[in-house]
Amino acid sequence: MLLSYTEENYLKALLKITLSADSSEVAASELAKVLTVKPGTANDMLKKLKEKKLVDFEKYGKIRLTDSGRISALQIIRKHRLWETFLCEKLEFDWDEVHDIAEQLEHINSSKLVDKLDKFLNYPDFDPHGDPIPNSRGEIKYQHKKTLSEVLVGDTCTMVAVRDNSSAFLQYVVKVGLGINNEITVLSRQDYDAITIIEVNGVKSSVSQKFTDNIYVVSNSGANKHNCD
Amino acid sequence: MLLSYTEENYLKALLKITLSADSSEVAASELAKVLTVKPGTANDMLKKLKEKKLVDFEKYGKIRLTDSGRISALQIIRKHRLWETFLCEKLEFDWDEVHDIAEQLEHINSSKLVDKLDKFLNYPDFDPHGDPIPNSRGEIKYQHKKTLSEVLVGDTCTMVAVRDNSSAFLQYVVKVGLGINNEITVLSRQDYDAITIIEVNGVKSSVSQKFTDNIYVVSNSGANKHNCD
DNA sequence: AATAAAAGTTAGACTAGTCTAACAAAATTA
DNA sequence: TAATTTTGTTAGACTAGTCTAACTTTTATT
Repeated sequence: MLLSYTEENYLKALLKITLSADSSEVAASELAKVLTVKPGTANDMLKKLKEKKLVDFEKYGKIRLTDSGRISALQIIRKHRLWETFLCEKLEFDWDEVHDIAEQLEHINSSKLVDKLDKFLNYPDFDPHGDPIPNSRGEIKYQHKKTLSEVLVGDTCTMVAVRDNSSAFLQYVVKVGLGINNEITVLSRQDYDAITIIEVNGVKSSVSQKFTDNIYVVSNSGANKHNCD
Repeated sequence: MLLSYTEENYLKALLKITLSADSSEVAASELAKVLTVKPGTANDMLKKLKEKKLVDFEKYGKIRLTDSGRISALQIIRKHRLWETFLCEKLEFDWDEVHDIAEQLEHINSSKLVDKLDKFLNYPDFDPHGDPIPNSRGEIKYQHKKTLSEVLVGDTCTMVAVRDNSSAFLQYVVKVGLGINNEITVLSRQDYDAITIIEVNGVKSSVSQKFTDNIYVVSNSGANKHNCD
């Protein structure tokens, strides 16, 4: 189905919300907040998307993507993440610069282009931020990841993704000497405010809960290091 | 200056027209025809572009790009042609498939992206159709080219570009065994209807005036084979 | 259960870009 | 030069996406 730029953004936002919370139902207010539009604006668009059978909801009820809405949204996220990968790997952009450009590129309409780009990048499973890239059938490789906040003091883990893709956060991550696939050891954690001291490549840093909440890791418990499924 | 998708298309069309005819003045009717909009629609947009000092014209008069309008238009054409080059050279698209995708990609807004793409492609001077790619300062490498129609019977020349970028024409060009940088010998030309027999890589073909009008070549007269300036 | 707060809906208005159709000016041609 | 055709302009209307502001429904609090 042919979707407008705006319709695509609504679908993408809905899928992102359902993926991060793990409920398939979304509140209209949350959607409006994510898209930074007024509730009434979102309401109009939701009616239109319902009309097109891309979402479903009752009056005053929660919203969920239909199967076809979900498929469309997955394709948009696929494009976004493939372009981010392209920008970092081929054009040598820093990982904090690619999001805004990919927001534009994700709306380019050509399935042949997406597939050729995928091939050119050698069918990557994850983007530069560690987010999974849906394949051409919309399938996603899941990682059994947790946040750095959940890692116990004394344990060592490997960073696999970030939860916040904002430039400000990503630059801070780099400043702490951290990147995807780096090993992190949690040296201590303050009871009162959860300030955590971590060690990365021999360098110690003191970081806030806000920071550790936004770093995804997998445990380094013995042999089975990471992503199954 | 921040331009809308539509404004960019108007500027690009104006520049394309002024480049192909070699006058810097464009009739509103021609612009409307190229953009396939109604005269009144073009008129509204022209007023807006005049307001923004991107074009200039008097009531009922011809339109010309201002310097800043021309600079914007050159950047759009630069992007279009760089993306076409990328699609052909890196993603292995055929030259007849890239135009429509590049029409979308040319509106992606990031000067850093354009420059990095340019570098990635090793600063190409010409796109897959032989059209010159403006550099980051908007400068164009001109070729002293002529159409195949102008080549005298018995002469040999080298194809450097096509004038018609339509998929239909490009596929026909391939079918005749022709491509950029191929040598063409004009074996004969009918006086009555200008049907021309050409030879390319030992293969003879009979082509119409419409065809030869749309092939750009440079003469193979002795040593100084082609593009100066 | 009553009230207050939060969330969702609706109506009316605005902008950008398009259209149609009536009109005005310029260019062509006879 | 007068008539005709072509070209350009204008006014009024439509659509998509947004807003504000009034209103309704649902949820939470007391």
